[in-house]
Amino acid sequence: MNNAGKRSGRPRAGEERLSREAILATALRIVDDEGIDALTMRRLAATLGVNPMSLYHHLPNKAAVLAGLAELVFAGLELPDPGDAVPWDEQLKEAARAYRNGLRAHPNLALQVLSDTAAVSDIVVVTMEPFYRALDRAGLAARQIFEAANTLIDFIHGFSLGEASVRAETFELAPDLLTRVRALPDGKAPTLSRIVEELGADGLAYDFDSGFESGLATLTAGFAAAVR
Amino acid sequence: MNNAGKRSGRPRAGEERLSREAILATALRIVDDEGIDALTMRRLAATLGVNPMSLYHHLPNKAAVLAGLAELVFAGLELPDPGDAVPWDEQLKEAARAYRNGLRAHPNLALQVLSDTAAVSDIVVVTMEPFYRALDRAGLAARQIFEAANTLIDFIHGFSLGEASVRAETFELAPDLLTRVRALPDGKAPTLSRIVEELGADGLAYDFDSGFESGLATLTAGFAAAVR
DNA sequence: TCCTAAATCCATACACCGTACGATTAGGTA
DNA sequence: TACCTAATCGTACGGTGTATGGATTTAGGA
Repeated sequence: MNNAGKRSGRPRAGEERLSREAILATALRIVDDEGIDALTMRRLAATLGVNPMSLYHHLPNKAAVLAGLAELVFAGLELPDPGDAVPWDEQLKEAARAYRNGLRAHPNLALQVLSDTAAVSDIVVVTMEPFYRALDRAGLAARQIFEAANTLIDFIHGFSLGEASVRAETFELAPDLLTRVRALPDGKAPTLSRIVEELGADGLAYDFDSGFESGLATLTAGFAAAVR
Repeated sequence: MNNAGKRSGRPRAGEERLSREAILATALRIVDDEGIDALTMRRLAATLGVNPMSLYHHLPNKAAVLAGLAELVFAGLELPDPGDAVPWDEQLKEAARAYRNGLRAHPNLALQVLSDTAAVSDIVVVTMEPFYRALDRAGLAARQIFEAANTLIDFIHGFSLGEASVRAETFELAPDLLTRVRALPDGKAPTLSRIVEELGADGLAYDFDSGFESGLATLTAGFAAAVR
């Protein structure tokens, strides 16, 4: 039973081949490279050069692997805080951009991450401080800060979900939208029709970056209005 | 081979047991009752009293079943349009509430629905007219209407995702948040700590309805600010 | 030094999954 | 009648997550 190189039994101290961290790191690579469906326990074990069942010594089941990945994504997320050097709304936007970018770093995990309640509420506690700081500087009351931060987070989540879903399928919005709106029965959507015709294919070209900025501008304006 | 009752081969006229619609309706019931994981082709077939392979005559594969469900959820969605009888912002809010409610009707499908690009862009074209109408009345330019509607949709999506995820796990935010924030090392999140202490457990009690309204208020205020 | 307990990994096996392939039966049309 | 097509079913294959239990090796105390 001399499986060349393979060793069985308890490893020497500090020589474990497997660890929760190593497993999760490899899982993250697989998901990033080949998508969430490519992540199976067998595949994961094979990539680590190990028997599938060995994984279960470090993680109770596959759900734990996925939860660990969500945790990992959030852990690699640090919101910058330019602090009082810039206006509060710029401070808020800067933190929001960083949050979006953190989610974008692993698009194949977006769905998993955003629907992982534990991970999300973790980040609310641990990482969102710059949000609260900025909203505090804006002059909002405690309750308002809390609600404003939630609103901002929900926007970023919704935006990121759309961004991740689309990236996974590479579609073209503009031309599609134009032809589809034109195909609608007359009077079905008059305002949309007018807008679409007014903008034309060029004007409709959607850009995620400017869409995100537009959302941030709306939200900060809305927060500012709540101060008065 | 006399499987009592079961018959093979083409059914007699008017005796078809299956149709795309019947399959999807049953699938929706399973998902609503027992969650998305309970939906398997075998389970679906069994519930319909049919051989698993029969499903494939009406739908090409399981992905098509899921896409069909997303489609179905959106199909049962009609945004009300109170029209010029109310201020534009109330018109917008009313449509947004209806959209949220439509998504809430099938929480176990939220993730599937929100990440189905085709279904989402369908609804943008077909059902969002009240959004565009209201934003038009507010006095926004074509491009602004387009962007504002997207921002609003992203917010609703993010909010609904959170709402659906939480409902699936029934958690308690408030007490948890209080103890967790207190457990943080000193100075780690000063603003959050201050807010949490100021609000107390009662003040922190989170209510989805008022959270949603708060978001709507912020967004409409933000849109209004863009007019000037 | 010896012995026991714990740690780590592995082999086997099971139930379930989606679905490819082909057979079976009835309707519709020529 | 003969044929084609629609709808359903039976069987089977490769893949999945993971329960169980055993093999091997080290750590640590007596």
